[in-house]
Amino acid sequence: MLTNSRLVHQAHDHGRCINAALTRALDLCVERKARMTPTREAVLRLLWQSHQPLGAYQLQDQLATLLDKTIAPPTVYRAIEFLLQLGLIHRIASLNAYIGCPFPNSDHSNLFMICNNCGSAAEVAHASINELLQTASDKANFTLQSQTLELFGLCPQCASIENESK
Amino acid sequence: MLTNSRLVHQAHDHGRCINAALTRALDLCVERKARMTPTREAVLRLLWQSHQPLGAYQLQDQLATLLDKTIAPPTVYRAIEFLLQLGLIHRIASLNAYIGCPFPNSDHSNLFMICNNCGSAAEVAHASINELLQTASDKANFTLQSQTLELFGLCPQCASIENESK
DNA sequence: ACATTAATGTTATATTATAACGTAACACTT
DNA sequence: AAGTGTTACGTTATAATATAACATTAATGT
Repeated sequence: MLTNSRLVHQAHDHGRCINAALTRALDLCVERKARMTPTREAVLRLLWQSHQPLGAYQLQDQLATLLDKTIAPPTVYRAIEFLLQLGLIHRIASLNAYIGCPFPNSDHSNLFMICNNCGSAAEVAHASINELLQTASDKANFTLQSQTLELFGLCPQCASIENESK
Repeated sequence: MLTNSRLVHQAHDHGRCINAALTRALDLCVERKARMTPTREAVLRLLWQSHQPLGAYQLQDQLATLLDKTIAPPTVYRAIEFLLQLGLIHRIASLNAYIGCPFPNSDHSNLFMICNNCGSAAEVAHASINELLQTASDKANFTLQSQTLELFGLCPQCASIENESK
């Protein structure tokens, strides 16, 4: 099982996350002959600033501040589109929000565990879940092509806080 | 495994689906002391007209035609909200669309298999998938509360058509 | 340098969803 | 039946998310 759930839910050297993500992104760009432009890089950085998914218009605001100029929605959505295509970020459908992908190279199905309290989202790639979903699809004669798997609940930190307060 | 996938993907007496859904809905309303008003009933019917999820504004159009008066968005969303709360319909997050629930009484996790070609959506309640998701959550110390599970691909009919044309 | 492609800027608008406030219908008590 | 509280609906406006269309600029290859 591949996951960043421990990392997400704990204090950690966050600069490293961002730098690692950026390095991976640059490598991927070279590989795919794609361009990592300032806007795209800024969006990627923002999506790694926290382990919480950000909406397009939150990104717009932050981007405008960061680059110190007005940014129109299409600019944001173009960067998002680009990063999605490279697999560097994911879209979380139930939140209309976007988040950096911790393991962009691996072929994986993105299952998210999203905290209802603090908003953090950890990604998990769980082989047996995927196998089971494949099996279930096969049984139904359904040709599986892609999937949206989003679990909502409480992250370890928020759960323990809730318990304390009882 | 509880599913309506065979039904969804085959020709069948559709009037029955609707009537059955309506009967269940009325029972549930009595049980919960909720009111099944004309608007709510119309929305429920529309969501059972096909096994394809409908967006709120598609519902608005069809509702306006059906009731022969102009319908404003809040009216639609209120009916949707009501039906969602009773568990009579589901929201499909990746499509921003709504669909009738085939087994509203059972306590289940709504996994959908959605056809990328014809748009049909079958619901599946699969105990072992739920168990596995619960186990995965436990391992991550994540307190699971709800889930969005949406599989995309080709339904049996559309898949076989694709194969023929090769 | 030039042509080509890729990326961005800009304006407008589509799509999905909700806030806020007023009115009407219903249901319960007396 | 009149009064009262609650629930549902009507109406207007607007918020939030996303994209279309077209002009401009920048980068890349020859």
